[in-house]
Amino acid sequence: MIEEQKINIDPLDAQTQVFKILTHPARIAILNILRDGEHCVCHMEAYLGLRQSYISQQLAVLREAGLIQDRRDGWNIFYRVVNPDIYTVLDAVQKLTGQAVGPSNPVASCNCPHCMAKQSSG
Amino acid sequence: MIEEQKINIDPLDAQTQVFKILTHPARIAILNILRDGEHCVCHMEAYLGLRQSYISQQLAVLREAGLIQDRRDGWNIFYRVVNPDIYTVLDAVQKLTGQAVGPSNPVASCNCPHCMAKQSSG
DNA sequence: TAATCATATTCATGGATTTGAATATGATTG
DNA sequence: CAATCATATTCAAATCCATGAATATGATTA
Repeated sequence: MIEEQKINIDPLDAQTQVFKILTHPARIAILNILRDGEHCVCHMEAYLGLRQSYISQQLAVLREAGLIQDRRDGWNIFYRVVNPDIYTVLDAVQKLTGQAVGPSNPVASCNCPHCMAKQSSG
Repeated sequence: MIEEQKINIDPLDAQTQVFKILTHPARIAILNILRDGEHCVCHMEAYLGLRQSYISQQLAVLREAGLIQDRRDGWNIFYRVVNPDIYTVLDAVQKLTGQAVGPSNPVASCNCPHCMAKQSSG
């Protein structure tokens, strides 16, 4: 009776995989940063106030899970979300918990082309 | 620069808490069983083919997280989902992964009043 | 090709999670 | 109150995960 597994739990693994990725404040914070398009690693560093290597670790997790993609532009590497459906998940949990997380440090910027452009024009 | 934590990661904890609960095939399977209303533990046992004490362990996790509630009716204890918003989260991930999980063993039944009623009437 | 820049990887350790096995609880019936 | 039923809890071992520290990579510039 115990050996006879009635339900095939395996199809759920793809789902638990995603949840596992999201079980991490820094990774959720990174995804939230990427809501408005691609950003470089140094930007996240300035924004989150976390060590570079630590952010890279979390980016690697997100990347290997297929949730984000990177693109090199000169010195910087820009990350973007692959499938915006991930935000449906995040939004659903925000609604469930009533814990919306606004932009934490909108003025933070780095020396990447994106931020430099914003600084000179704004 | 490293000591100065720019973002307050704490608000994200409520969200990661929920994700942590969902990082578990059996717990997701249980929640899916409860989609159509309350069910007793023996029903889940028959449905999932997992040991009773194991299911109780997972029910305890879900219960302590405030996601489900129990109600005793005679010998049986019936569980139900507290806030159906949890299914918005599950549905979002199902869409993201393309992994829909249908009813695995719809004929499974136990001796609880609910299942007995279905058997005699159907 | 050496220096520099942004970013990535590796590794070790402490801490958390999973899960099987055994046992406990508490309502119900006789 | 003893037996029985459905369900819950405890505990320990194995495994998994988070994170700091150190170091590596690989494009770019001089």
